[in-house]
Amino acid sequence: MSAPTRRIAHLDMDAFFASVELLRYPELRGQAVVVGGGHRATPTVDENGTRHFVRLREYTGRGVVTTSTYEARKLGVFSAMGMMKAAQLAPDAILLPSNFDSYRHYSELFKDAVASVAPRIENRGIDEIYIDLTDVPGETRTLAQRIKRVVADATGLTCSIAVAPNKLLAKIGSELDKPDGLTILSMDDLEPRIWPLAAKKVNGIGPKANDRLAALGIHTVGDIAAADPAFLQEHFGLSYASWLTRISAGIDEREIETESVPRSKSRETTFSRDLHPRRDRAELSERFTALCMRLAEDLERRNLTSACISIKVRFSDFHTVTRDHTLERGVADGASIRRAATECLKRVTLDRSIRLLGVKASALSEQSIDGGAPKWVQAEIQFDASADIG
DNA sequence: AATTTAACTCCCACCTCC
DNA sequence: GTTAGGAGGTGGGAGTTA
Repeated sequence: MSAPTRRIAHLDMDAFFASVELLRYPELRGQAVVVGGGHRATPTVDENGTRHFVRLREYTGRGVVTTSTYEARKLGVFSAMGMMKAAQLAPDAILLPSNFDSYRHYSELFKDAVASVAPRIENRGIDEIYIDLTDVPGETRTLAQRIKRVVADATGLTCSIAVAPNKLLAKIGSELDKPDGLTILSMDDLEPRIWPLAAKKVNGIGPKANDRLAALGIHTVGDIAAADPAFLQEHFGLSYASWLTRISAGIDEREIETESVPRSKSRETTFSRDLHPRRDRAELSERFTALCMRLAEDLERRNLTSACISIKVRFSDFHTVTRDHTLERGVADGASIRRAATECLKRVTLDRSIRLLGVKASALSEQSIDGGAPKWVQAEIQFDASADIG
């Protein structure tokens, strides 16, 4: 007997960060609003209690757009776009700083609301989830409507949902009717509704793969389905080619993962101006230490230790290098992290200005109850003179 | 004894996603 | 003067081990 057709939903909150901001600033509803840019985008309140918002044209810096309202998207402003470029397209758009604590709060609210209808949920970041509706009683459309209702009641926000036989199709489907959408897809919809879509609509085909496909004359999902698997294998290797062929046939057997353990923790920062390894050595060292200390806090808060510390250095030309250092036993304190990260840094030639510095902890383990280094080692933090910027 | 080879791990760049 | 920050994953090359 074959397995019954599953009912997998994908739920995506509509312009999530921007919509949360509109709850706080309802007078901005209907306007082009862009979230991003840090504290300089904070609105001010004058003596009459009137709020004054920052316009995009007033922004200077290296940030990117985190998200934007649909009105701003109409002007061509999308997530991950450089802020300066966005300012050229929509100089009058309102700019707001991102407020992650608030987004996390609303994220919890909407996920709890969904869980009251269907408990088997997979987290995919702050604003989207997969939901397994297979064993939830009720008609598919009714269930989806009920979920949209409880989310709206709990948060005041709209979302878009698709229900399909698998994650692949559910994820594609939730984009088809945004915002406030409800889409139901079956395998019969593959040819008429999925094959005409651009290949890059598939979760897993990013800009690079899309360009390589386009160079071979493959533009849509249907083009992938029509391609000879042997031809795909020649250009993409067996593993990726097989995956492409399967997804183009709408096949995806991945299960809903209701729990996950963190694989890595990292902290990175882009400087407001590029820092030179020699001229700005003191500042670099200070920022480097701060990253290690913040990473240590993250690990300690979750009671994790790390046996592999990595660094990331991005130079002014955007060229990026990483280095790892594997440790004999897990660490979580700032001093040990900094020591390991310094070992990594010694292996990088530092002769150009640096744009970004990052520190990552992987090979994570749960800290034993009494294990780990005692608190006093933190006093040991010192600036190792042997490292270039240490 | 020297050489070949498969399997595994580590390191690193790169890709993708939100 | 594009290009954040945090995460997961893949695959090739180098080195090690059996």
